Amino acid sequence: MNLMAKPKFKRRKHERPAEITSAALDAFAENGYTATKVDDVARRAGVSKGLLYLYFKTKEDLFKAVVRNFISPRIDTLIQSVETSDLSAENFLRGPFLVFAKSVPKSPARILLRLMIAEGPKHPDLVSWYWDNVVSKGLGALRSVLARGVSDGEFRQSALLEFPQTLISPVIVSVLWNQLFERHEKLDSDRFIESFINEFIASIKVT
Amino acid sequence: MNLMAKPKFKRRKHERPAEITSAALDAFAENGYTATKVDDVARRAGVSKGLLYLYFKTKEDLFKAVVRNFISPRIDTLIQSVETSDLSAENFLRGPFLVFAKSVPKSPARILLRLMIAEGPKHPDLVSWYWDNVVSKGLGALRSVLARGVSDGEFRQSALLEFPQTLISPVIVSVLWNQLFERHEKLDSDRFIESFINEFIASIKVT
DNA sequence: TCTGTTGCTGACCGTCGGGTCATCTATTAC
DNA sequence: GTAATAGATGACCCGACGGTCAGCAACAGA
Repeated sequence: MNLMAKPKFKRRKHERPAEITSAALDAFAENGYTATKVDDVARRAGVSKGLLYLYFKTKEDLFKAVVRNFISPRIDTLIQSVETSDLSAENFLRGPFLVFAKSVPKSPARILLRLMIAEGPKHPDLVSWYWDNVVSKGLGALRSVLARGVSDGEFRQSALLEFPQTLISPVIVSVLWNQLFERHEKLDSDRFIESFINEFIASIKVT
Repeated sequence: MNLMAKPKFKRRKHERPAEITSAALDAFAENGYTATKVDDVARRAGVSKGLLYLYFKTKEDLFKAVVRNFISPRIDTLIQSVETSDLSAENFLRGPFLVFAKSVPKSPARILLRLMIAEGPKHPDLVSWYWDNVVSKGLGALRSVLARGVSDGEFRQSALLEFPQTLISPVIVSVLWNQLFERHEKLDSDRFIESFINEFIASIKVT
């Protein structure tokens, strides 16, 4: 018997979920949802498959936890900055919003964006959650910023104002483009997003 | 013996591939790639699984055939219209390009767009084919239209001209948005795309 | 040091679905 | 009419993977 024998495992009830979730994010990023084996996630987290099933009832459950974990914090930050900032609409878009927009393509959210598109239709309840907690909130925030711009006389009326989706288009396109075509022709997402938002503001601004 | 007995099957070597591909498109649209069973595709095509494997070596092979079949014709039409039309850059964007852009969200291409995003990373050779035959051609066409606009004095220099992706952003966003969130908040893709392109032109146009 | 608790393990099970192939039958050639 | 060809069938095979569970080992309390 080796006196220095290491224990086979530590009991770490508390940190397991986070470790597993983050291992899962890596695995999903590499292989997508279906092709990812639960066993592989467990190994990445340095844990047995059985333990994983102690914290997450099913693979789908794990997937949902991953999405919730890595998206919520980001969007909440943005929402809060809309509510608390006293910047003009234009300065809000050029400041906090632009920072947010540029950060997405570099964050884990970029992976989840693709996963949502890929897996969404098979997980309607996840889409609903995503809608309620992320998209409708974000859209609402943008709408209120744009509306304030109009009522303050900064922005003119424009059909585009009905479509706040416009503002996040370059983010979505950058993220997807680079995940698919980076090897063929990389898209400089910072510059793309910045030019796009500049032009957007220019085109709705009262001169 | 019934004299009117129908034969159990007809031999229809030539039409089988197309029938199978189109059944596969339907199936993929409903369930995505992985969740679609080859057996189900075969049944939809009114054919046995064995026969399907006579025309397509593997499921992946079938998937590739579907993508090739339904995307190529659309993009080729667009490319050709760039080459043959003698419209001004602006009128080209407002005419043939707008028609094309609006048609995508209503065509089977909308489904393939999602499938490419979902499955692309697992099928690099398919992405390469898609890049060569669809994206780089389309991008090239847009670049040449925009460049002509500049050299003819219609359009001013603008950072946006470096990113022809801008022009197809609303198409991509519409398509994905409605596939995910139609039940929550439908996006009117015709109006979105049209407003977007209007503003785009306005913002780069020499006045 | 003993004992109870519980976090944790990994061998195991059942099902599902991609892919095969021996066989059949519609069609063609003569 | 008959034989030869090749389109078409569907029962079957088998590896993979989600999910389970009986027991093991770390830790806490006394």
